[in-house]
Amino acid sequence: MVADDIADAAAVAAEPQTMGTHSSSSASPTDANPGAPRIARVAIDTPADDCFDYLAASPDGALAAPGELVVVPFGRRSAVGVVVALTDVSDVPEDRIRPIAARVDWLPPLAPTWIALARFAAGYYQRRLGEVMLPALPPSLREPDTWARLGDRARMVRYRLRPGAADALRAALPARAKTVVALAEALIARDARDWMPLPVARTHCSAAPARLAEWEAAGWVEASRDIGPLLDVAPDRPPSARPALHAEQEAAVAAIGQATGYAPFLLHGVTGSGKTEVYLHAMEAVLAADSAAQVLMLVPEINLTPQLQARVAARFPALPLAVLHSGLADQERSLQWLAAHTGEARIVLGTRMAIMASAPNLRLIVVDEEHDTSYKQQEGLRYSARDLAVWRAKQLAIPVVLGSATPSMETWWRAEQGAYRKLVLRERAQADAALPTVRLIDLNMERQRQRPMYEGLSQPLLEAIDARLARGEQSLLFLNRRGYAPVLACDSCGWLSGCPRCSAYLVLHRPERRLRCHHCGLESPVPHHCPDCGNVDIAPLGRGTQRIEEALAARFPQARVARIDADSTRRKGSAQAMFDGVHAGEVDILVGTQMVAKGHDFQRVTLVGIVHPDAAMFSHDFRAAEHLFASLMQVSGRAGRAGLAGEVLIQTRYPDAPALQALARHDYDGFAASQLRERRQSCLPPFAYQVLLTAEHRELEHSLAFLRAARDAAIGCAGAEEVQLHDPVPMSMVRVYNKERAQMLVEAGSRPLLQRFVAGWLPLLDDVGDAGRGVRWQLEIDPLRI
DNA sequence: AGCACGCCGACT
DNA sequence: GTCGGCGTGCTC
Repeated sequence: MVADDIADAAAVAAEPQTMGTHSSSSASPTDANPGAPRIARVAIDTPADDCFDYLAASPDGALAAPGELVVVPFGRRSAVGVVVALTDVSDVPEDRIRPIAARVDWLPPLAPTWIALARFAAGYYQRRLGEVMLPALPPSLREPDTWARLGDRARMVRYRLRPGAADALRAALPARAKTVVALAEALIARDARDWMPLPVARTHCSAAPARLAEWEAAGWVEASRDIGPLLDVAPDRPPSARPALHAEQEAAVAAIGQATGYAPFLLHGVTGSGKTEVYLHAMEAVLAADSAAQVLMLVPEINLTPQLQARVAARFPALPLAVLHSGLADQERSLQWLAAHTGEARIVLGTRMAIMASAPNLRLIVVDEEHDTSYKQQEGLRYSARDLAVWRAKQLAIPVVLGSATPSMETWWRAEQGAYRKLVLRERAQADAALPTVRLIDLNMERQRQRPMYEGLSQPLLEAIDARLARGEQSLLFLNRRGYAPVLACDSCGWLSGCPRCSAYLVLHRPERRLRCHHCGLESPVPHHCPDCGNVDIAPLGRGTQRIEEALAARFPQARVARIDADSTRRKGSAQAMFDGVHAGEVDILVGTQMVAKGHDFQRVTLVGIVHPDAAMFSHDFRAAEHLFASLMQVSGRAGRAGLAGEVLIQTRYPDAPALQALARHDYDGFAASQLRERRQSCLPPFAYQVLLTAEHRELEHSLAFLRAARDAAIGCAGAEEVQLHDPVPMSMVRVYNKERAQMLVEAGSRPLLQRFVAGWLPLLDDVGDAGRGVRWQLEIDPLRI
């Protein structure tokens, strides 16, 4: 059985989209009809259809071109669209074709390769072309009202002296206006080819805009209104030192550097083995080889961008670096996007959204921590940025580097088969940093030996923290559960703090004195007595990071305890400040969720305590073990980095769990092999391909009924006999926000087969939807959590 | 998806 | 009499 990329699904997936009603999207010159009006095929963000035809002549007199952004009348409103193609023929009756209302005349058109990328994503993830294209554009470009403002910002006005105009300009200067004279002399002093940006002109003379406008009118200076430059560079700053690479890093960099055409790599290296240094060297080679080359680097999370941005900028001070993530203000994000689109940005660094960035000279893609689930968009178009990265690399015939200490099973299996070239970093980059020792604390034994836990913390863990405090080293406690306690319970009647809207408990947040639902956001004050029986003995059950923080502060009063989780870092910039505090040694014990596991190298942390990994043991998700292993491996990597021996202590009632055993042996390969064996036996990804149909309604029965109807509708579909439609079942978290949810899994042994089936099945679901009134449904390709 | 039109129930 | 419920149909 062969694990294929989504790249191998391209032919099948793209077919229905391009060959639908609009079959002549790439009209060849031979069938051009010279007398007919030019027609622009425009993609609009609507599920109604992929493209709509308009007269291409725009009110400004120009003909809209493929890749341009336009405003078109759409029904009774107007909409922004992307011109996908020009043609002379249309299936739509001539009298119904309306003209384009406006176009962005200052924006270079989106490249055909970008349109092809969007077309592939639309076909593969079963969405309309416009539903993929428009959300991929930055906010200020999706909104015609902000086009002008963005254009003004992006096209910085610059001036230069016209050749031979110096004397005329000098003669016209008012002798007493010193600043005006200074401005003129500065212009004259510059080489006639050297443009002076308006902000520079302003430093000479506050009235620069008015003066320059006059001089332009007089013909002494000329103005340029091209886009950019948008990004700051520091060409005089020397690049940061390039650390010497160890042999494995050298080999990896060389392999990537020697690659020609499409070349997918898996860079497999434990935390601290120097993957980032390999990325930077590989990027350097690509950027040096071609003065226009662009590289795209993806990171899983916003929190990781500031650090990495600083590191990349320090290494390439002379190269424009664009950053793309959802934390940027609309206009800023749009400017960064434009810098990538015009080719000005040589390096584009961003989160998953950056995979859809327009970058006309893309020569290398890096996906850091490729296994990270953040690469999968969880709403809207549910794409996998990592998978699209591989497709895009294949499309452009360039290398793509997927890096991870714990590759996803999908990626690992492809590497095992030789579809991806495996590059391995076994040693840690800092010569004195050994792998931490990992010890399992068997909580069953602890109980047998009558060594009581203290607030969920076992004796060995407490002793280990004590030892770190004595030595002035830091400890990191990992618990993937926010809040004080996951539920509040009544001692006498058994009442539990359930969410009225969800099948989940309200989590106690003690510092905020609130109960909160982590699923629907409902908040309520903490009750003083049981709402059912009035008993005042209601107690928090279980432990979250807040409670651990409190317990540690009580147990180690001399220690400085800090907590980093989504709650403690709500304010913008506070996460960075807290991390800085830890780095500066202002913290002795750090408690945190997943947030602390990623990216940050804590040089003085020598103990990592994993408080409660056991929740994952009960998950029905077949990927639970994989994800547990990856996240524990990642936190473990925080221990012992700068010549200090690291220790990882894992508290568990299941010391025999394969993920924990493998972790104790630092044995990713063995763990992956056993996972793949199980997956193969059970016909699960990467040995099968999945699509998940989910439905929600106020009543579960309606959701299930819709799914049953959907299953019945599949019977006549092409390829239905090749796929397996499982029974509709309630989702494990049935109720969220007063909606009861159910799902149906569809599987097949081959991606193209599944694609072909879904392409035929999806259109029928609209009619099924009519039967199940009020049912909201969604089809997810390659679902991550089932 | 929006956004209209259209055709029946409870309000000034 | 009309305000508004959401069923139905369309967008080049």
